[in-house]
Amino acid sequence: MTTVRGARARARIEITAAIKDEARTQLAAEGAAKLSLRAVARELGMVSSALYRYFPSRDDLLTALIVDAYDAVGAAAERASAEAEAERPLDRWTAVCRAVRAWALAHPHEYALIYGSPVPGYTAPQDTIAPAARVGLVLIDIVRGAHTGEGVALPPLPDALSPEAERISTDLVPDLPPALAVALVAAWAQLFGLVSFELFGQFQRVVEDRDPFFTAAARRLGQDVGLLPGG
Amino acid sequence: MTTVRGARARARIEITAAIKDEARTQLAAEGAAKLSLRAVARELGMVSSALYRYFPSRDDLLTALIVDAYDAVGAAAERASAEAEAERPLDRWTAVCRAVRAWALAHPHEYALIYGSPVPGYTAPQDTIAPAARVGLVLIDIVRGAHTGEGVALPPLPDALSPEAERISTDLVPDLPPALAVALVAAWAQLFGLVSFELFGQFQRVVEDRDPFFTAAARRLGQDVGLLPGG
DNA sequence: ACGAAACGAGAGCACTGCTCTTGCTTGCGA
DNA sequence: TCGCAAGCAAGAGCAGTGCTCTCGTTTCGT
Repeated sequence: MTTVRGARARARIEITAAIKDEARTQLAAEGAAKLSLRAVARELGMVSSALYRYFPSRDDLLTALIVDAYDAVGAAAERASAEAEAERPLDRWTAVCRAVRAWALAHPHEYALIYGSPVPGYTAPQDTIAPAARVGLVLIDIVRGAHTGEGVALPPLPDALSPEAERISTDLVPDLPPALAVALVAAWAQLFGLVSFELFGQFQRVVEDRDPFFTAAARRLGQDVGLLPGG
Repeated sequence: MTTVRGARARARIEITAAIKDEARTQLAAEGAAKLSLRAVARELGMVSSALYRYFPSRDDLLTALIVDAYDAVGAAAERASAEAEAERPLDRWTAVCRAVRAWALAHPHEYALIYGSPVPGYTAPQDTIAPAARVGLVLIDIVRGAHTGEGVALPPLPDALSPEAERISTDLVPDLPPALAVALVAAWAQLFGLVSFELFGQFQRVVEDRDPFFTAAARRLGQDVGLLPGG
């Protein structure tokens, strides 16, 4: 049997989920800094030491939440992409960007957990790298689907960038020209720059009506990666 | 006398500076999360309660460090802009972007403090808003200095964005066209998206040779705000 | 020269993450 | 079917945290 072994195993995954749920609740309420293992345990009616049977440390709990958060934004992006499948590539790109922003606004603390300052001197655990790539893959897919041979005139690559551009291209999108690969990675980072600035308060007293602003900026980003307004 | 009143006042500003210095050291070593008032006090040979004569709380100490950090990046950007004053606007823009990135790489924890996740539900103290604007002002200056009437063809503004574009323009750069103002704000946010992604590890296994990549992206950003490669 | 304000030291409170020990319960293998 | 190892919760405890309050001392303006 590959199914659950018994009552004990089932209980374990249920409790693990309950811990993550309660932790997520506290995260949403107070932020990552104030997430307290003892408070989680208290709320769940257990004693703090019992919690260490499920997560070896507070950081491991946080890592689990990080993975879940990456999966959540990734899923939101994938859903948006699927729903806009019939639309023109540039509209689809914009829809995905808007979905990412919407998820971020709905889950600010979880967003901060993954795109804010990571614990410094800390290298991302292996578990996080695959989920972290999901949004990027969605964007890649849209651009790849739209790339019809030699559509757009991309700015020429400076010589110093050529080797790196080749590397990025072969690693990520071997079927697209290197200049596009570079533009894509840059647009990906810039998208989260827009979201982060809005979420982290840098737009206070600068941008008031943020939805149209973001939409226009995201659309522009799409044009930067070769998606044409015409379709 | 408007000068220092006496030994006591002089001592106060010296001790305040010493506290900030030591705090900055700990920040650089371990990150904001592990910055401990008690450890700072210990290192300075005083008792923790004495420290509260200078900063009413840990958050106030952090706020002071935030202001200093904003001033530091701002100063770095201004310096770069001044040094590149003779160059073509696009090169000057790129130089400023590179200076921001260089400062961030040199002071990762301080960068994270200001452009990473701010304590959520938290609104920036009044003291931080002026220093926070410095980098943006430098960028504005370069673009304004380069704007010669009707140089570039900016993409048309969607209707939904027009009112907000007017607002941003009159607030920030009344002498430039609204479409340019919007592009400028977006480029500003996108610049920090690039820096943050590099610093926070999102480029791991994606971009290896980051200097030319960043330079090209920053240059592209400059073109997005109407700076021409030709000069 | 006096009194108020500023200051440093110390004790103490409530809280944190984490460890260790002590028993109870579960469930697998003999 | 039974026994024993593993899984588990509970409690006590340690070292550390931010912050408060009190108590003498020093400094400085009047």
